[in-house]
Amino acid sequence: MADLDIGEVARRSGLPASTLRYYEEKQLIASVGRRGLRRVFGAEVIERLALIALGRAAGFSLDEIAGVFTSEGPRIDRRALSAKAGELDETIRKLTAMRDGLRHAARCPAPTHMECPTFRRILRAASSGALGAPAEGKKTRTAGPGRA
Amino acid sequence: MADLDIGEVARRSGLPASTLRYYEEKQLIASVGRRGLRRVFGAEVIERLALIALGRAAGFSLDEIAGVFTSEGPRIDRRALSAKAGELDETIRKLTAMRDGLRHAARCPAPTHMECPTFRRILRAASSGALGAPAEGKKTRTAGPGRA
DNA sequence: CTGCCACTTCAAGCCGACTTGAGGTCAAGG
DNA sequence: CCTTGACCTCAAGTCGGCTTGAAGTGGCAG
Repeated sequence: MADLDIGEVARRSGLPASTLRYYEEKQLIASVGRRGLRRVFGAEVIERLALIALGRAAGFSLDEIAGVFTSEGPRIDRRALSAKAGELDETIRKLTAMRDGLRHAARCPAPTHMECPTFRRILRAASSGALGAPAEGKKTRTAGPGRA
Repeated sequence: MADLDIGEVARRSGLPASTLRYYEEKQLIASVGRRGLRRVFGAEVIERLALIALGRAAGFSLDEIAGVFTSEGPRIDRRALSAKAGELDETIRKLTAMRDGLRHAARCPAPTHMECPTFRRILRAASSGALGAPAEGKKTRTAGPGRA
């Protein structure tokens, strides 16, 4: 029962088979062999996919994640984690400022936002680039057929 | 002096001319006319670009931002702002959880992360999709042929 | 008047992470 | 034995937000 075909892995991971093939192509996962044409995966691929999902959620690109699996067993670089945590902190800071600004703008009584000092302040921050680029944008796609 | 050519707008806004043309094409900004072939912008375009930058930083797509400018003068929809603020809250929540998880993983003493209960908990959260997708990813562009 | 060069247009390219479609293979159930 | 349909491959498409390149134009300093 340690052998899973791609459909089974798809079911268990919540990822479409096309994504699994794509991940294999990108060396993020590997099949243990083939049965005829068909890929056969070992059960451990499930945990690996979870790790990949984690990395993605943390903001690592697929290439960065692939690097984590370099040699044998996921060798997770603690410094990379700290660095990423730091980046997240920065992002959180910006998003928080943004959110507060939006909240203010939403209930600000000034007839037009341009007359509101707070709004103008955020505006300046935005145009100076201090607020970085879109940090969200997510479409919560893949809306995992919730195997939640 | 209210008339700016595209190069001047680029200088003042920090955006490349190509982006300004693109924004005009997408109806996010408009020139007040032409001098020969060349676009002539009114000074108010600068404030509008700031507004656009703000919207982008808040996570609105260009199309959404274009909607804000529908009729006359930026008519900002307070409900949209609140909604966006709510989205940001959710994003911040996830990122914060993620950051804490990363921090823990970075200093967790378990020989391999798989033996750490905290790590496994985050892992489950990630694979269940509860952590949404990459919320960061920005490239702090400036990366351009630096005309900064 | 001339040359320069900032401007113009339009089409195509790029990045990341996948998805989609056409056309093919093959293991197992009826 | 034959059908079925889950799997396969490879190429191309998608989405957002721009950038890049080729080819052309024309305002203005000298």
